[in-house]
Amino acid sequence: MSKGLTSRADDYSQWYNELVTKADLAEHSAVRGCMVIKPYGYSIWEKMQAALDKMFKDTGHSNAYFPLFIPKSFFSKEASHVEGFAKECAVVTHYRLKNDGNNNIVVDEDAKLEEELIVRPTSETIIWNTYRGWIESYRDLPLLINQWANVVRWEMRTRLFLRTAEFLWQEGHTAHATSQEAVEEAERMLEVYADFAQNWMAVPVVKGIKTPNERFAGALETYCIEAMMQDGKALQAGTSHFLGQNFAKAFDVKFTNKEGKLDHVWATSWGVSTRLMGALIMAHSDDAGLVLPPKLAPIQVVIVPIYKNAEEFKQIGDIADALIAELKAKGISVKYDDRDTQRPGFKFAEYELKGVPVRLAIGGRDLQNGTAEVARRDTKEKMSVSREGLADRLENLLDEIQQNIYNKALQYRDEHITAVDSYEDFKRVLDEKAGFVSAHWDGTAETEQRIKEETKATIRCIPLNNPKEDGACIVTGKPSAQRVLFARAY
RNA sequence: CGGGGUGUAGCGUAGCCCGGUAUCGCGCCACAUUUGGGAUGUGGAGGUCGUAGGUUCGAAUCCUGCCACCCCGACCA
Repeated sequence: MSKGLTSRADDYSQWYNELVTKADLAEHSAVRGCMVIKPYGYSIWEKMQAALDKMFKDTGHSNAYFPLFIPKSFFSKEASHVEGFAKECAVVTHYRLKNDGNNNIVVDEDAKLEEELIVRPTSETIIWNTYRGWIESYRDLPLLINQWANVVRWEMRTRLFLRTAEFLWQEGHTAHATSQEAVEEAERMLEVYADFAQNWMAVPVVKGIKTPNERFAGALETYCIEAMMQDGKALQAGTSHFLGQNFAKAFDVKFTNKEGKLDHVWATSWGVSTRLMGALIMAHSDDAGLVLPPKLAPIQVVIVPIYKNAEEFKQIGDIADALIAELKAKGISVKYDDRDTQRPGFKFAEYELKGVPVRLAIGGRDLQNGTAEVARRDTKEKMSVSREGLADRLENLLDEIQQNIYNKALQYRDEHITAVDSYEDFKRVLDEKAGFVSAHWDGTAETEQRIKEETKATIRCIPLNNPKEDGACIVTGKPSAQRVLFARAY
């Protein structure tokens, strides 16, 4: 491990790249645009999965698994859907390789697939094609399914976690008897995502709906949660879609309602991906490394012994063992780093880089005084604490850290929502301050497009429960009934 | 996919213009001394110079293709 990290102020994007690799979260693979998620990074993802999965189950959903491959013909059944994804699909055309005689392995042209297969960029089509066979009556509804899977979107420009050609995610796909029920489902899952972001990731989010321009390909309404990173750029952290009857019609999924009439079902889909890892990293971390919220930290407490001889080492080990037992009983994950190959200072730096929320150092002085040194990652504060009741204090401290990093992120976010009333101010705020810019917009795609081309800012969302306020569009001066949130985004 | 840049030991690099088998730092291994914020000394190991061709007596160096990464655009979660 090399010393130091590029500072956020010097080069934010280099800071991010170095942090991801140096903290052992992920690295580039031999395959273009695809990353290897390393054990430490994956264990954070697993904690996210576990929390989300429980939330999905608690809201009545079940997991299932659908194929990686989608027949090309399925894909073209929903017009706007295919248009949205066509440009980034990986396609399987053959099913066999052969030796060309010169010891080169080549594609066997005789093994051409009759129908080409698309590697799923999302699974609506294969799932709705399947649902046709599962749904006959209103009694089969609602159908509430989630799948954890990998998907492929052939991106030209990739960044670890934020945008990779292959990524991991979950996609929920539900079917309902009425439009209203489907809308409620989409809104419910948006709440689940917001709850997860705020209470687990400690990342405050704005809940909103997307403009037609930014909507998911094939959706009637796209709900989203938008987070803000420390460089003032927005990051879409999760989406939930009301799909209307588009996919039901495309795949002919009908049910008999209570009145005995045949109708197409109403659909939703919703997803979050390993992109959340990027959000987590960029929302809290500092120039010394990762800062992880305790609820998602693979290691919540690390204990570093400081000793001068075998006798001290033994005594510290005994204290650590007792403490570990107490902490584990409270469900706190703890690691005792008794490596003799690294000095304490090195370990301190290493665990800071990896974002371990609480570090405990126990040395000779602590043996004398019955204390331990507690250092918290979020504020870098160190304090000498009596070992009496230490486990309880650490339990509280973890909660406090979780709350503190949320508050910090919330404060930053709130300080970076700026209301402007002229296009001039709009551009100035984007360039000088960044963050969300709250402004009036005439509601047209043309104006939205023009702003995007001229400033690189997009409408992140129209916040839910947005206060109505009469005003004039900052570009065209046309009347507007509410402000919307703009930002440059990841 | 367009423009620009980079690729030399695990990591960061010098050498490339002007061709002669590779420099330095960190890390790694061994031993010793160390241990309350990234230890020190001594000794040692580690290289198809991204990759495939070409030019040449000889290529890290010159030429061509390909691959990957970084930055900027278009696209996107």
